[in-house]
Amino acid sequence: MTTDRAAPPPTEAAVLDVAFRPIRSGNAFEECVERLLSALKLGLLQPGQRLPPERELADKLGTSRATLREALHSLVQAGWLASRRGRYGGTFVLEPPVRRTTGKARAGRRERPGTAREVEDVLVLRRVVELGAVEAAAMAVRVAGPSAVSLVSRRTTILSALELCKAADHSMYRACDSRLHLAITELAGSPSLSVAAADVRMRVNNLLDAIPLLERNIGHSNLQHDRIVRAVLAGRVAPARTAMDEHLAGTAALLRAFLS
Amino acid sequence: MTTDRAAPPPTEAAVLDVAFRPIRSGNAFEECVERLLSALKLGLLQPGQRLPPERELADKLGTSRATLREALHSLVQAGWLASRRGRYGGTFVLEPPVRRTTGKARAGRRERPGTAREVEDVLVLRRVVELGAVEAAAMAVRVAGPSAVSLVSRRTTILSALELCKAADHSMYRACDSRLHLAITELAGSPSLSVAAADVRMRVNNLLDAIPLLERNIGHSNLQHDRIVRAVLAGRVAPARTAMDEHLAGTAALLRAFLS
DNA sequence: GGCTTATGGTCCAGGCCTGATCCATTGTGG
DNA sequence: CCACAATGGATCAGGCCTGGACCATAAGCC
Repeated sequence: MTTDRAAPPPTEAAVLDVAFRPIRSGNAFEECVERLLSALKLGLLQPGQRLPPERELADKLGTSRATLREALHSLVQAGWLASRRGRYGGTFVLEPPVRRTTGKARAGRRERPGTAREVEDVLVLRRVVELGAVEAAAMAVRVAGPSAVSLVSRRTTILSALELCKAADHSMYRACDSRLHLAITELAGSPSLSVAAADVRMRVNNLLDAIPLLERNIGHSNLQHDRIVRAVLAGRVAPARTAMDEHLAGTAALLRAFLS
Repeated sequence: MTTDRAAPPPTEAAVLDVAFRPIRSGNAFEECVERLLSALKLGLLQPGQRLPPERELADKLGTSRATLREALHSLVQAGWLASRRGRYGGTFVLEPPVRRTTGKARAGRRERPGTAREVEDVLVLRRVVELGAVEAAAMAVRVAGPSAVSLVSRRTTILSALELCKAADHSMYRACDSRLHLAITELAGSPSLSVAAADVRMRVNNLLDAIPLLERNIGHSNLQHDRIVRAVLAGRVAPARTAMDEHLAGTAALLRAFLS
C-alpha cells in the first residue's frame, strides 16, 4: 500500500512504519501546549501550585520563551492557568475548568473516538508498561526492604495519593487516578519508565474522554487500588501484578465495548 | 536543586522532571539523522535495500525535503547510504561502514560511557518493555492458534531473522540481534509497542557500543534466541518470558560491570 | 534516436522559532 | 517612601525550516 515495490526479501512494511514514523507531532507551540495540558490532566500539576518562572521553564522544555508564552497564554484562556506579574508573581494552576460545551460552534465535537486498531494498540502497550512498572516498583521495594529509609517519603506520597483518589470528586477522579499510578511507577526508579507510563496513560485518558464515566467503576477502582498499593509497598511482586492486571482489565473491557 | 521553593505539599521533583522534560531532542536535521541511523543500526534497513523516494520519505517523516536531504547527505558521507539519479535511481543502503577511528581528531572519542544512573534507567525500561513484548507476542500466538494463517509470513520472518543471527558476522551481530527482537515484538500487533521496543533497544545498543563484544556471549545469545523463538511461536507465554529474562540478564550484567 | 517518466539536485520566498534586549508590575526591605 | 529584585509582557534581528517550482539525469518505451 505504501512503498512495497520490488522488495521481496528485506523488510516487512510494518517494521518500516516504525522507522519512518513522523519525527515531530506538530510545531513547537502545539507540542508545548500538549505537554503542559498532559501534566495538568494527569494531576502532576495541582491547583494552587506555581509553575517555574517562564525563563526557567522554557529552558527545561528546550523551547524559546516566546513559544512557551504562546502555549501558556492559550492555557490561560482555556481556564487552566492564571498569571500574576511582579515579584512573587508567576503562573499558577487553577481548578480544572468545567468543559462547558459552549453552545454554538464545536457543539457535538467529542473528539474522534479512536479506531478499533488504535484502541487495541494502546491497550496492549498499556498492559505491558503498567504491569512492568508495578512489578518493577514492587521489586524495588523488595530489594530495598519494605521499611527502608529511602522509601519513607515515597510511601507517604503514594498513600496520600491513594486517599485523594478515594475522596476525589467525580470530576477529579481521572487526574487523581493517574497521579497515584505515576507515583507507584516512580518507585521503580527509572525516569524513562515514568515517561513511558505518563505517555501511555495520557493516551488512554484521551480515549476514555469519549465515553461516560460510571460511578460503579470508581468503587471498583478504589478497592483495586488498595490491593495494588498494599502489595507494592510490601514488596510482593506477583500479587501486585495480578491486582494491577485485574485493575486494567476493567477499563480495557470498557474501551473495547464502547469503541469497537 | 531545581525549583523546589515553597512547594511542601504538592508534587515531587522527580514527577516534575517528567512533565518538564525537553520537548525536542534537537533540530529537525539532527532528529532525521538519528532516526535513519537508528533504522540502519537496528537492521531495519538492510544492505541493497532502496529507501522510498525523497519526497515520499520526507512526507512520512513529517519534515521538508530539504531537511531530509541534508540528513541523507550526511549519511552518504558517513558511508551508510548511496544515491543514484535518474529513473529507477534512489537512495540505497550500503554495507555498514567500518568504524575506522580515522587517526587525528576524535581519536579516543568512544562516546560518553553513560552514568550508572542512566544505565540502570535504561535497563529497567528494557526489562519492562522486552519482557512485556515477548509475553504479548506469545499471547497473540496463543489466541490466534500457533498454526494460524495470519502468522505464517511473520513466522517466516522471525525464523529467517533467527538464522541470520546465527550466521551473522561478528560486525553485523548487533543489527541482526535487534532485527530478530523487533520481529518478535511485531507479533504483539501493537505499533506503539514496537516503537517503544525499537527506542529502548537503540539506547541499549548505544551503551553497548562503549564496551567490547565477547565471542562467548554470542554463542550464549544464539541458544537463548532459540528458546525464545520456540516458546513464542508455540504460544507458551511463561516459558517465553523466562527465556527472555535470562537473555536480558546477560547484557544487563555486562553493562553493569563495565559502566558502574 | 527521441519521448516519457521517475528519480535526485538546486534554488527561493515566506513563515515559524529563537535568543536577546528592554519594558511594566509588584511585593519586600530598608 | 524609595530602591531593589523577581517576575510577566513586548519587540526585533537573524536563523532554521518549509513548500513549491524548476533543473538534471538516467532508464525504459515507441
